[in-house]
Amino acid sequence: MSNIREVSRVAGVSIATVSRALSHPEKVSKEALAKVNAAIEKVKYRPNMMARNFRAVRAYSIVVLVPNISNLFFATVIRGIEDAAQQKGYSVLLGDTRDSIARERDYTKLVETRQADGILQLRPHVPGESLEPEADIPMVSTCGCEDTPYPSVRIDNAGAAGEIVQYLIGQGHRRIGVLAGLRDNPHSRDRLRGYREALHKADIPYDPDLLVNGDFTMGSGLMAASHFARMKNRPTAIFSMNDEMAIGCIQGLKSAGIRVPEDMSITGFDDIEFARYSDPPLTTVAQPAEELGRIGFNTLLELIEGQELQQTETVLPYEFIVRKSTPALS
Amino acid sequence: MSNIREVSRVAGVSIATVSRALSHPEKVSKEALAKVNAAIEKVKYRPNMMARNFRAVRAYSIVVLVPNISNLFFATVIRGIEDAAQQKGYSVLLGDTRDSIARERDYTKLVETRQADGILQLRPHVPGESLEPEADIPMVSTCGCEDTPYPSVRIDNAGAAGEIVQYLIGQGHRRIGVLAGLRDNPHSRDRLRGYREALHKADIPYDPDLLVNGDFTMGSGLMAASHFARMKNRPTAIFSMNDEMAIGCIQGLKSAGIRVPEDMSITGFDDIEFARYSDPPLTTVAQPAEELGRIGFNTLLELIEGQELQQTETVLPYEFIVRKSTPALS
DNA sequence: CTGTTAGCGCCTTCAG
DNA sequence: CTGAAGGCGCTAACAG
Repeated sequence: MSNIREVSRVAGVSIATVSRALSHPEKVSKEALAKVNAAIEKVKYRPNMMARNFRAVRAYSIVVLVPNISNLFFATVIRGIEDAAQQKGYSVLLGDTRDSIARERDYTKLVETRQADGILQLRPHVPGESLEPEADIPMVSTCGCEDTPYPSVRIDNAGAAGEIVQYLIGQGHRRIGVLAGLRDNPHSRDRLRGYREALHKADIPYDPDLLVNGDFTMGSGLMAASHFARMKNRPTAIFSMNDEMAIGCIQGLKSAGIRVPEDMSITGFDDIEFARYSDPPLTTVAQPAEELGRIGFNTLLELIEGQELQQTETVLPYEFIVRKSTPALS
Repeated sequence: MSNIREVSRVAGVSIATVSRALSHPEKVSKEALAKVNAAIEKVKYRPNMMARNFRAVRAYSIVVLVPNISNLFFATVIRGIEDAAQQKGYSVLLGDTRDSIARERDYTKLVETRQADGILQLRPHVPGESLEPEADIPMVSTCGCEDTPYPSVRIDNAGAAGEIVQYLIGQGHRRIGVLAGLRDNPHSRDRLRGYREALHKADIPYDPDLLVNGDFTMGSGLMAASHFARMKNRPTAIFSMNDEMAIGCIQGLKSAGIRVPEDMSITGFDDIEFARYSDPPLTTVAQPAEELGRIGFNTLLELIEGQELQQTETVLPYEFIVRKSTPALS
């Protein structure tokens, strides 16, 4: 708990010299430097970053707003964020909001009160839903959706969904169920558009009865399964909007006596690690989760440092992955 | 970006009065309070917490050191930490160390330089392995092991492991494989002791050939499966030291033509959400993950505030959960 | 109840 | 190359 003054005293130089020895060693004579370093060693001095940052008017930390950190996809995005942040000397403050706007607002205060320099938002932007981006708060959306009114990094959700559905059609399916997220969720919206476009291209009419809304949890996938199982005119394949719901759905279908994939194909979205360990392994779309985090952070950093952004919307490539949950329809 | 001085000017009172109006409103006259609040409103004043904390010599944040945030069990513990921290007005700095001691040390610096007030360590303590607890850094271990040389919150790993194995023995198994973590991992050590004690009680000799070391990932569970599958004298049940390895192992066994649980029973550890969605659903031990996080944080807070700890080791109850992966041996 | 004053630890001119 | 001095935004004595 020693401070710069104590170091200067022990070293027999001024405070300014100690400060310079730390920040601009080349501007200090060899002898002075040696004395300072010896003194630092002796009194176990560590500069107080709070004081330093306080002057710099920079906290060197950012807040990550995430609806649920127990969601594996989010956790992986956060790894990427954290990795990029550490490289740039920034810390990551975790804001697990549990889908509460009130909590989001609490975390926003950290920026307003200068405990953090900006916000990385993992929840997709919903127009009316408060916490509109404010001019003076640097904020970037990552793994979000189209029409985000502030800088964002994402994949082409509609395109990816379309590719999946097109593939299912190619495997011989005509009745394809959709396991979506909540009705107003932007990811649901974008991916549903991709689904409908793919059907349209194949001249398959859109049947709203085939749509079930979940909430991106395995539990909701399980519930959805019983719905599909009870249908008079069952789909032969299900396009689930994330892997967790797909996994829950598989269990539900199996326990209803429906074999997967023999009686019903199913696809996921995200490619979390469990996707390849489910039975059957899931055909899915891999989002570049860590990359979304890394690029999201770097974009936010540009914003914080007041640079001009080259692009306010970055769209990263996804990868379509075929596994055993979607054999050709015989 | 206005400061307290501007507020005092607009309100026509002194800086001290503004400060008091914020921290001790009861010590300020109604009229002054009203003027101050109006001025705050008018100039959109938000106190600069960096300055405030700087004086308070407290960062009001802690660092969570976690080997891998993409591990669902850890993610859940972190939820608990974050929840408790938010209630007490603390922020959580994420330290995903990716099993690197160097990274851990980097994060330790945040405390030394006063950007954080303490450390919550999720990695179990390994004696020689550097980053020994230092006297002046408040540090608490959560979800760790026995013999942690600083305050800790955990479950009785050996007891839980013993209970699982005892149950398997009760189901009729005599040859029980162990899918452990890395050899020197403290969790492996404690849980293996429980396994051996349970065997001993049932007069079953310990056979080291039945032990396979993984690294707590699904991938390592998959590898282990091929080992078990190739054994001349296969076990009839496998005690896996976490759910991920169990899930990976199940897939490996199945693809080797071994049916689970008909040909081989298997158990997990932790009760991550996927445990109930695996096929078959896993018999496992539920750790009170969020509670471990919450109590871990509160313990750390006591340490930070310099209170005397009532107990330096808190052992929380676990719950043994039977699912379909362990039918009675016929 | 209110205002004045003195720092917290550090960095950065500005003279020497 | 070095030292003295001022100030970042805020709080906490201390007088009035």
